[in-house]
Formats: sequence, structure tokens, C-alpha cells
Amino acid sequence: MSDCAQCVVRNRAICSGLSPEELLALGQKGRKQTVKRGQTLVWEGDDSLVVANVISGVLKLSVSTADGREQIVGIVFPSDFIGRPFGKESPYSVTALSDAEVCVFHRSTFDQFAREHPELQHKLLQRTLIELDEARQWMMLLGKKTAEERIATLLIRISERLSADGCTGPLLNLDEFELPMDRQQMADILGLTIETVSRQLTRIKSSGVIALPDRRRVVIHDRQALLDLAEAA
Amino acid sequence: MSDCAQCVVRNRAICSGLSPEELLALGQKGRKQTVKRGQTLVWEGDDSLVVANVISGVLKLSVSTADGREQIVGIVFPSDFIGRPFGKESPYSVTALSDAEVCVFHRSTFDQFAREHPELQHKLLQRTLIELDEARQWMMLLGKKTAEERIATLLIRISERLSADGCTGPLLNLDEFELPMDRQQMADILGLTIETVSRQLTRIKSSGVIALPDRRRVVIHDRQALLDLAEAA
DNA sequence: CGTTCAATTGACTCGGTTCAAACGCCGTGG
DNA sequence: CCACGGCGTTTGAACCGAGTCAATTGAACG
Repeated sequence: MSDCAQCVVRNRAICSGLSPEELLALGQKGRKQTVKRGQTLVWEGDDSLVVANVISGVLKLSVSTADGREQIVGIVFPSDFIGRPFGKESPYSVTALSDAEVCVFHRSTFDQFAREHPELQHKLLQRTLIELDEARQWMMLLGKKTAEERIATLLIRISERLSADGCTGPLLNLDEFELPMDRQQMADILGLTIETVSRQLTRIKSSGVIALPDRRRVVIHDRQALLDLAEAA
Repeated sequence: MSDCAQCVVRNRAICSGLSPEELLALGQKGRKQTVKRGQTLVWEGDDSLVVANVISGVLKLSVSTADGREQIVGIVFPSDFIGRPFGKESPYSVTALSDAEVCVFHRSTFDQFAREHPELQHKLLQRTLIELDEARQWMMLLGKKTAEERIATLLIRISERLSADGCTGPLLNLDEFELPMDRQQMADILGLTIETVSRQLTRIKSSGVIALPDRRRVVIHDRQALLDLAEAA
């Protein structure tokens, strides 16, 4: 049980819009849990037993082939919802990219609560529709974009998402941020190899559009040029 | 206004589960419309003015880059829902692959009706969650699968979907069906070119796993082998 | 038949992968 | 203080799967 009224994602998570009483009732069904970097919260193919709100940290959603190829199908930030409500098994794994805090519910408990609270269900629907739109944008990237366009698109998306959430940390603005993932994970998101990611980053850096002060940090010097490299959509 | 009680997708579309009175109320807000093959119902980036249920035919959802590359991000079959409820503009175009019949609603009218009918909203949520799962499976395909795996996966998926809907037409079973799209569209779904699609189809045909009696028809001779080629997930 | 247009096939190219080596940052211990 | 490893990343060189461009086939239709 958590004190939802104090929650840092209170106004952005799906719980926003619930009345104080509803919030209390929902809060009593959930509990706060910490997840260490690298730890997997849900496994692909396993029974979908929990859903959760992300309070802090960044997590990945991924699916794998039998022979071990992995594709990251989503990145989850604070205030985002994770898990597969109303479904028997999870179609993807959920793994922490950084240490994270999540607010977890038993899926069945959450499902029932959602069915009884149309406002919550509406919030969940809105969010799912947005995720679907984003997944489809990503399909365009994976199906038709070049390596350079993919890298540029990823940098733009991350910078936008981090700044929207105020997750960039102290002294940072929209144009300087920390990547929440390593090169291998960038490759798994973009459908590329680690070498191609590295080469393209170097290329874009050489052109002066971005700087890479260290392996995790990115500075966007010319956002418009980066947007042009990302080629629309 | 349509007579929903007679509708062929009555039991599979999101309208299933509505009471007779609700169904009547909803039916009065919608109208049946025919869409000719090749006609675009909604344009990417346009205001999202309509949503619809598909009654017959097959449609594609697609997004394009500024320089004309197109990626198909979804295929829509009878009983599926199309359009972007609760959103100002449509993130993709909707175009008929075959002549089709749809049951259209003004988006704002539908949105309001949905908000007032939690059961409908729940159906819509369920459906959106399934679409999201499918989109993510497709991201794996686009990001990590080889051309041959992509073709095999597409054939499996289409055969499953067509047979589930009983759309295969008379005298056809699960292992023989008509492709609802041409080679270019297959390429746009799979993130490949028309030549690669053609070559891989020929390869799989040569191995005896499938037959291609004519340009649109597919016969699966060895479903297990095709599943193996598709490489899981 | 001749026309048309989708599909196939062939030859060549190229972007991205693969495999391998070198770099550079950082923590450890001599 | 500096040598030594370890690890993530970068860089290099060769390779290959899919793309590109172009020619051919073949089914449908007037």
C-alpha cells in the first residue's frame, strides 16, 4: 500500500483523474517495488500476473526469437503503464534499463478495478491508443529508414521524452541529456548492430550536429539538422 | 442508419456485447458505406473525423516519409475497427486493398457514445491491446527477421486470419487461400522490395513447402515447415 | 493476336553485418 | 604514482543479403 497523494507521477499516470476515494482504494491494492538495473519484471510468454505504473527509472519491453535475436519493442519512462491487462500471458519481457521504482498490482485485481471504474479504463484506453500510434511510427522506422535516419530519430525521441518528463537531471536542458541505454540496447531498439550504431553516431558527431562528451551523454547542437536527418514522421 | 441485428460481423465487431437498445442507438448514428479498391478513407495527418467497423473487404493502414517511402503498419479485416478515437488527427492513412463495406461513425459522435457505454469502451480497449501486441510482434519481424522469415510469417498470419474469419471463400480450407494484396503491398508490409518478395516466394515454392497456382493464390503444403521458416515468436 | 501490367529473373551494387583488432576510460593493486 | 585488466566502444577490412536497375515472362483483356 502506497500513499498515492504524494506520488511523483500522480498527475501523469493513469491514476490521475480518479477521485480521492478511488485513489485510496486503488492505492490499497498496489505496492511500491524497486527493480534493479538489468532485472526482469515480466518474462515473455509467462502468465501476465502483474501490471504496474513506473514511478522512476527506465525499462525496456522486448521480444526474442528462438535463436536469441532480441528486438526492443518499447521503452518505458516514469508515469508510463506496464503489463498486459485483460490478457492471459505477456507477449514481451519487461526489464529495467536503470534502477527503477514501480507501483505494482496483481493483474486480476487491477482488471477488476478497471472494469468497475470507467474513468480509469478510459485513461488506459487513451494511453494504449498512444502506444499503438508510437509502435506504428516505429514500424516505419524499422521497415523503411536508413541507419542514419534511425539514429537521428531515436535521439530526437529520447530528448523529447526526457525533457517532457523533467528527467534530464539538474542543469540539463532539452538539448543535453543522458542516454538511458548502452549501444547494444540502442541497436536492439533500432534493428541495427552495435557497430552500425557506433559508426553512425560518429558520423553525425563529425558533421557537428551533435556532441558526445562521454559514452552516455548527448548534446544536440543543431536540432533542426537532426530533425532533417530523421526524415519526417 | 443500418440494421445492426442483421450485420454479418454482429458477433465479432466491437458492437457485440451491446444490449439490443444500445445497438439500436449506436446503429442510428452510423451508416454503411462502400469503399472501392484503392480508395483512401482517411489520410495520414488529416483530422480524424471518422471511425468505422469493417463489414467486408480488406484495408491497409500506412504511413509515409516525406520522400515517398511507404510502410504498411496494419492490415484490417472484417469485424476489425478502424480510425483513431479520442485523438485529433490520424497518424496513418486507411486505404482499401479490395472493395470493402464499412460502417462509419463521426468520430466525435462515436467518442461520446463510447464514453457513455463502458462495455463498448472495454471492447475497444481489448481490441486496441491486441492490436498493440500484434504491432510489437511486427516490430520484431521488421527489426530482426530475414527476408525468408518475413515471407513465411506473413503467409502464416494471413492464412490464420482468413480462416478464423471464414473469408477464404467456398471450397477453401486453412491451407489454401487468396492473398488480399499484391506483391508491392506485401513488400510494404514486410519492409522489403517487390523483387525480394518475389524471389523468396519462388524459393519457398521450389522447396515444396507452398504452391502458387496463380499470383494471388497460395497453397500451404507443409505448414510445420513454413512455421519453422517463420522462426517462432 | 497485340497490348498492358504485374510478376519474375538476372546482373550488379551497396548499406549494413561480421569478424577482428585497437582504443580509452576506470578501478585495482603493486 | 603508475602498470595492469576489464569492458564498453570505436575503428578497420572483408563479406553478404537485400536493393537497384533492367530485361523477360506470362496472364488477362480488348
